[in-house]
Amino acid sequence: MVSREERTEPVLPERHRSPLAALTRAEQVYTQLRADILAGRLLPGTKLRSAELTERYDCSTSVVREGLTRLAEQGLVQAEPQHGFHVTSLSVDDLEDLTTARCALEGLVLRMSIEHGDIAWESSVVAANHVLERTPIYLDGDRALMSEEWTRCHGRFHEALLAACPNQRLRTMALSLRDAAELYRRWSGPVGHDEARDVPSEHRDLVDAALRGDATEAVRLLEEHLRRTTRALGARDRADITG
Amino acid sequence: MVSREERTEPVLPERHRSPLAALTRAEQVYTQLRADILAGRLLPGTKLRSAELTERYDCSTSVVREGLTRLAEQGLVQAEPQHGFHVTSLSVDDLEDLTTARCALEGLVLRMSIEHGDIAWESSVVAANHVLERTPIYLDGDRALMSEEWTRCHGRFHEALLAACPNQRLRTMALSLRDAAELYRRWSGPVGHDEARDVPSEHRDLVDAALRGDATEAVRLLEEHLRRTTRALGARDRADITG
DNA sequence: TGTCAACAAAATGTCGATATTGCATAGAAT
DNA sequence: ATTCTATGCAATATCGACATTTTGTTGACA
Repeated sequence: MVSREERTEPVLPERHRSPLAALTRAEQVYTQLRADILAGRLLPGTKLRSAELTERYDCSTSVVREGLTRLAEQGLVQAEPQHGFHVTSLSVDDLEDLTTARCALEGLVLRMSIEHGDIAWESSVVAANHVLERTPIYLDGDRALMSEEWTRCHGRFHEALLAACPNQRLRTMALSLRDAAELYRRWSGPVGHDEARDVPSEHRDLVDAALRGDATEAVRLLEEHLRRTTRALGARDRADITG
Repeated sequence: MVSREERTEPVLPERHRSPLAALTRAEQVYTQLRADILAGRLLPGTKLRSAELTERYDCSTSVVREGLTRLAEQGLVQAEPQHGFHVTSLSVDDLEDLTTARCALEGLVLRMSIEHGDIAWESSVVAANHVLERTPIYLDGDRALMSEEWTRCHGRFHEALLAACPNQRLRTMALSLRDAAELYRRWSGPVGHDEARDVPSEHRDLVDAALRGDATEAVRLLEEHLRRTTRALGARDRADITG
């Protein structure tokens, strides 16, 4: 059999390697798969044949299946027994459901975060927003392609806002909803662009309200922020936008 | 190789069998495993060795692993790479976290359910409560053993309350938190019993408020209902109660 | 006595082969 | 022509073997 080392970097001697570095192949493939879906490299609705994926990720069917199973549990992919897996499709109805859920849950978590946030949290929010403001949204002048980098910074900014919520579970759930929405944002960016919108200023107002400790206002702003993205896409096309 | 039919009932000819009945082995084992954990047949903290489980469920390591992976994603079991799986342990801190999350989320979902519920929903709530009231809580006079049947009815009652919430995602998340709490309820029932408590009357008040359309009061009652169970266990033992 | 290394045993993770199922095409029967 | 059945193909599900890692034990050495 082919040694596993052949597909990874040469491995350090046993005792020099941190236990955390010993990533399982299943873990790696799961992470990659998730990233590929979230980044739009695997489009919504795509059938995920295990044979193709074993080749793509250079591993056996078992580890592919494990990754798919985990993602299915999260709702990022759909699993139908005896029919395999496919990337969860997008629909306007689902987007509206998702947005409602996010407004409710993320709003709640934001409120808790503001109420419990200390100085360190405040500064990390300011820092995250600063980085975000200095990162260009679009790769080109035509505003056709959103930059990966901006997407990442945007995610980190919102994550920072929620970070002070002391409740692990609620925070995790809110973040998982953000991930689900990431798929939609990838579509709404280039196509359903709202010209009248000034996203950086939305973020700034949000930061201001948060630092002021005005949770109610911050939550209001967050909900508006979330709903605008939804409207931008929803107005454009009422039909299914399954990929 | 051993034919798969040997371990299940003889299978009907193809066309007489509903497609839904064609349960995958992985599905069966996952369901069983989940039930065994939720019912306390696999105690919190228990190490889940694949070799033992393959024997217990009469299947290969793959399907056991798939089930464990799914449960890990739900938080019912813990997965540590290279160290296998174990049933998630219980702790008072975690219970408090969980209760807070449930009060917030389940309260929210209940509110939405009440606001959107129609006659059919109302009647199903009344029905579920009726069944619950006629089901004895304890198997014996000593109140040492809670009946499986009551647990099931209790779950169905609360599920019925939430059923009219139009938001699929929020409802699902609320229910998954209920499942997580089920483990704790199994312990708090026999041991941390609150003598001053009249659970059926708590339920009745909840139903009354819900049918009256008084969402705010219903949510208040629900939160109190949830917190009482927490207190019953938390007061009894501040240390870890890992099984 | 305590530490460390080598070794043995047990458990986890990964693999590729095989069994099983679903689907499409084609042929037979009514 | 339509329906039913048979057959082959493609994809999924399951298995058990094997590789890898962790853990426990023993014995040398300070």
